[in-house]
Amino acid sequence: MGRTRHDRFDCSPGCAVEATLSLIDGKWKGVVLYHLMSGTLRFNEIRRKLPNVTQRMLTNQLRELEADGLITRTVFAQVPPRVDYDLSERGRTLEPVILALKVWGDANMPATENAAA
Amino acid sequence: MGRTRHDRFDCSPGCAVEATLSLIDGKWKGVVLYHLMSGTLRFNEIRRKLPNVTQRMLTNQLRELEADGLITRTVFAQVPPRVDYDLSERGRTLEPVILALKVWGDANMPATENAAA
DNA sequence: CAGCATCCCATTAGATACTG
DNA sequence: CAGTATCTAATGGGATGCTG
Repeated sequence: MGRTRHDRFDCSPGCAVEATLSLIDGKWKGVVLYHLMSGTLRFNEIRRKLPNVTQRMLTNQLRELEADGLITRTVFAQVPPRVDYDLSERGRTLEPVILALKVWGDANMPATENAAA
Repeated sequence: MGRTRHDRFDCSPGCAVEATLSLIDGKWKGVVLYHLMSGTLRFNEIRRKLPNVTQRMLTNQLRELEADGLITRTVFAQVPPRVDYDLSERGRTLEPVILALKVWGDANMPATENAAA
């Protein structure tokens, strides 16, 4: 499966911006990373936090995040199966970035949440 | 034209993350914003900085950024035409976010740029 | 529970040609 | 110079059904 979008980094110094974006775009990666910042989550726990994601998409996004080394996937040989997802070390270094995105969104998105009262 | 991706914000608090991402993803928006942080640019100046973008895509991305209130578009009634693009005030508030993306990319993307020496 | 496989539609993005 | 228009290829993403 392709690296979502942003495949070609043919921009001069702004390159790094797109390079980072390429890891966290993809419709659900950002939120997944955000939720994992709070700790380990199992597949269906993540799913429950993202009401409109399909298993297929979630699986894809998780696999890509894993392939990019941002999360770890731990499979327990049990029945029923259990799979834990965590931020990897590399993923943890992204925390400031994710937070920056969240802070800005909270502060500057009028539609996201009524900041009234 | 559709809001690139990330249309449905149906995640609990992580919403804001996706909301912000929705404004800066779109394959070129991040870099465009980044380059505009250095000052006013005309259409072809931006194009030159993004060797692989097509006019169509660039126009789209610029229009979306404008619609989202992140950049301003100033048309000069001249022949030949001249159009200036600048970050808007709202766009300027995104600077820390864009910088966070760039800083992380520079530091953590092995392929992006050899950080040697 | 945590997936994988398949089918199919919608959107994105590239190429190319034309215009005020 | 700074676009617009059209046509098409590629990808993304939803729905559904099956499995260890």
